[in-house]
Amino acid sequence: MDTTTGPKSDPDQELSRSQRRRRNDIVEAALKVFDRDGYEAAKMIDIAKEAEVAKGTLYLYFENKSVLLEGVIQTAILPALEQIGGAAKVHTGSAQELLEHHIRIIAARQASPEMKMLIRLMISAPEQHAQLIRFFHGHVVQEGLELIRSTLRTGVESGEFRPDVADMDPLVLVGSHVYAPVWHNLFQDEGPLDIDRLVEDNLKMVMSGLLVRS
Amino acid sequence: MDTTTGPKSDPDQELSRSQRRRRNDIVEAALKVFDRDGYEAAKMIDIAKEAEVAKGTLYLYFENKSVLLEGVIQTAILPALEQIGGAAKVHTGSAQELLEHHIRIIAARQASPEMKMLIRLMISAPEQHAQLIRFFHGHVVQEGLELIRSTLRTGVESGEFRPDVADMDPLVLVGSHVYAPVWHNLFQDEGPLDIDRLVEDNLKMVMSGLLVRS
Amino acid sequence: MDTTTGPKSDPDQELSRSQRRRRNDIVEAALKVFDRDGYEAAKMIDIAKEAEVAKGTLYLYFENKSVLLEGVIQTAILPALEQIGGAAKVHTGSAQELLEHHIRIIAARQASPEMKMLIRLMISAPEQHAQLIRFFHGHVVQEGLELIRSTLRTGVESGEFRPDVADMDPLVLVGSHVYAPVWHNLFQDEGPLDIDRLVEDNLKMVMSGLLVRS
Amino acid sequence: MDTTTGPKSDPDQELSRSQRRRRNDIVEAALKVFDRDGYEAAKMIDIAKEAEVAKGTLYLYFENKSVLLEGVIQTAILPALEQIGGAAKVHTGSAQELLEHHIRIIAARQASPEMKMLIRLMISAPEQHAQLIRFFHGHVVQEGLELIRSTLRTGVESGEFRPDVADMDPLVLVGSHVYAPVWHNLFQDEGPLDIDRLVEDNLKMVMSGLLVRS
DNA sequence: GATGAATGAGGGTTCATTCAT
DNA sequence: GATGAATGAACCCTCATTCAT
Repeated sequence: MDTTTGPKSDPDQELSRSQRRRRNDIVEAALKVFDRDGYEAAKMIDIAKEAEVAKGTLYLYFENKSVLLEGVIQTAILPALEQIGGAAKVHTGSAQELLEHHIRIIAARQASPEMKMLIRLMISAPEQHAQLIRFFHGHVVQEGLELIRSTLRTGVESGEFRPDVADMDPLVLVGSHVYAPVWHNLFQDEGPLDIDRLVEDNLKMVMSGLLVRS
Repeated sequence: MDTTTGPKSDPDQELSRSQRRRRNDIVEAALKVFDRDGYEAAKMIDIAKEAEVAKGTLYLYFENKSVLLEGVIQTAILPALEQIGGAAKVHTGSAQELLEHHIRIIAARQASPEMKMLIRLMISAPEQHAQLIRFFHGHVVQEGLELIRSTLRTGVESGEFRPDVADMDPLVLVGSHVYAPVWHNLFQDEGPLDIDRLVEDNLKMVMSGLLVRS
Repeated sequence: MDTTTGPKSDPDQELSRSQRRRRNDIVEAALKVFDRDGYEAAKMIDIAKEAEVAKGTLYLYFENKSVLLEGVIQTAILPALEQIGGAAKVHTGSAQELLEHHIRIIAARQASPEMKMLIRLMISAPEQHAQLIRFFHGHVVQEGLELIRSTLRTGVESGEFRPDVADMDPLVLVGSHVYAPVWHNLFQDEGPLDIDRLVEDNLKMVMSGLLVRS
Repeated sequence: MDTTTGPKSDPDQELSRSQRRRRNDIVEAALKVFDRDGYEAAKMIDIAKEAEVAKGTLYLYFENKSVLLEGVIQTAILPALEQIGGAAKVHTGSAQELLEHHIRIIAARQASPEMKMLIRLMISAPEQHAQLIRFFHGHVVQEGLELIRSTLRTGVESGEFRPDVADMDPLVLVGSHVYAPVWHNLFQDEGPLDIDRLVEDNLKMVMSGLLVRS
């Protein structure tokens, strides 16, 4: 006989439909409150109210505040980022086309509200999120940069790109895009970032630079 | 003028030499602790210990924790940023040289530890730092971008730059540099950012793009 | 009689066979957990798990935690004590033999695990167990002491015991035995109590004292 | 400059007069509340009110509830017990006199309110007080029993006591006295224990037993 | 001015109890 | 009847702030 108490007992699979919904409500409420107040200042009672459950209910689904944050990241943030990036691998074409594709993907990924919040959480309390940061660095940042890097090399090999760009730091190609979540966090009130225009301008510069051709 | 009240009464003028020193000790201690722990997690007692004063003394110089943070920003962070940027205005030369100069200045400014901390503080609690963010946006970000923008126009007018870069979003020219403080906050443990190489690669790309010239 | 209500309605009579079994499982589980953790620290969920029922089921049989404790005492503890003492009344013989018999009975009774637990529960929360304590005092302690007292008088009357022991406090005859449950609660880890030897030594002393006979 | 915060920083020596008084107030308040409610049920806020300080003040003097308990034991309970026992070592005389002296000392020690509370605390939560119990067993119980044991041997050697009492378990000589704190915890409402009479009766029995001398 | 002991509001967490299924 | 998810009162502890010395 299963006499375990709550949904916490089997964290991954065996939640009933209504429990999954409840868990999701909590995650979304937490996402909202963490996003609004930051992790430290966020109050469990506010998350509970936002999710329309009692305070104790939060602890049926998440061991404590820190685990709830992990849940938010695992359930709401990382999947959202991966979805965006999913298409990156199925493209073919010239190195220039490929590079353009990658840059567009990366820019789109950075523009998501999840990325905005992820950046905020990680910067707010890096010590407490060391694991998350390592994961993010390895699986989002480095992976994205590596995509650029390999495309640069492909382009050099194919003769499309100048030889000296083979070991260019990929960050210079996407710096303005990875900065987008920071902009969103800080300057949304001062005026939005025109992502599309940024992408086009970035591509223009990346491909041709600024100088007139002699 | 009333001189019977404490050092708080007139923040700029009426401090004795020793009071100014004391105030400075506190600001530096606060800078260190805010940087290490973040604003929310920073404890007043730790700042007091770091400054080698009693807890109550903090409140003789700063009304409360939030005001202390403002003091840190006004006293230690913003001046440091302006110092770096100070040289920006005294340059002459070709548009290309000028642009290179500005980019180098901006990159250097972003690399400073003060910028790292400023970004962290603002992102951690944007609501509480709305004023600061507005100031930062107006006097650091927009000013820097405007510098780039006007140089782009100058270069177009002088025929150095292609005509279509006149309206280019300046952020694409310095995105990887303004991202540096974020990188420092998050990924210092995973490996440093080679700022110098980033600048050179950035300049290379900015000027010439990646494509081989036909 | 109303039979629509649950098993709680009439604690003695109207339980089906399976309900009696269920009730017993709960009482035994509670006994174990109360004994292990103490009343305050004992968790209802642990008792439910131990009894292999759901938490809510506990409340079908016992109104609340306190009533459950009463149930444990009434159902499991007191009967066990009376069983041991049951034989006390059927003895005849010399006062010395009778006294020896009573002391052995009392010693055995005190050595039981139920007594250990009863003492712990009563001492942990005397205010909440005032009724139980009164019952225990009246029906176990005083009854036992009275048995000793009357035997002392019998022995004095019969000339077996010295006259001045007629109104001796009976506790001095069994103090080391009634202390046994305390010892078990506190010092079991430091080494067991040799009850049999204690009884023999006690009897030796009780009968003859320590002094050599002149 | 000493910028440490509170009196906790140097737990043993350097408390000012008023701090010592404050600490003592808290210990006494805690003693009272622990005694009244038991450790688990005792509330920090009640202790604070009893000591007429704010809740936070408790934590200036004691790290947490558990440490406060240790403080109560170290400061109020153990010294009280040792005071009573202090005289035990300075006695000389016949073995009989010595034994009587020791028994009186032990009886007096057990009768103290501190002992009552100590027993309650240890029995209520033995797992959490394992260290205290070991200390108590080693330094109070065994030491007391050893005193009896060695006196018995002395008496046997001197010919005062019968030879067969040399290995007698000392607990049988003082069982009714060490039971006293248990009695006080449980049965104070049902009638007090007449300690003096208990001691006299105990001595009478210990020396001469009950039987008439042939 | 400087100190640091004292304050007490506030937050995270636990767990006895309830009640819809 | 049986279940266990949900509830929310209660409690420990922290720490920004105050104020008597």
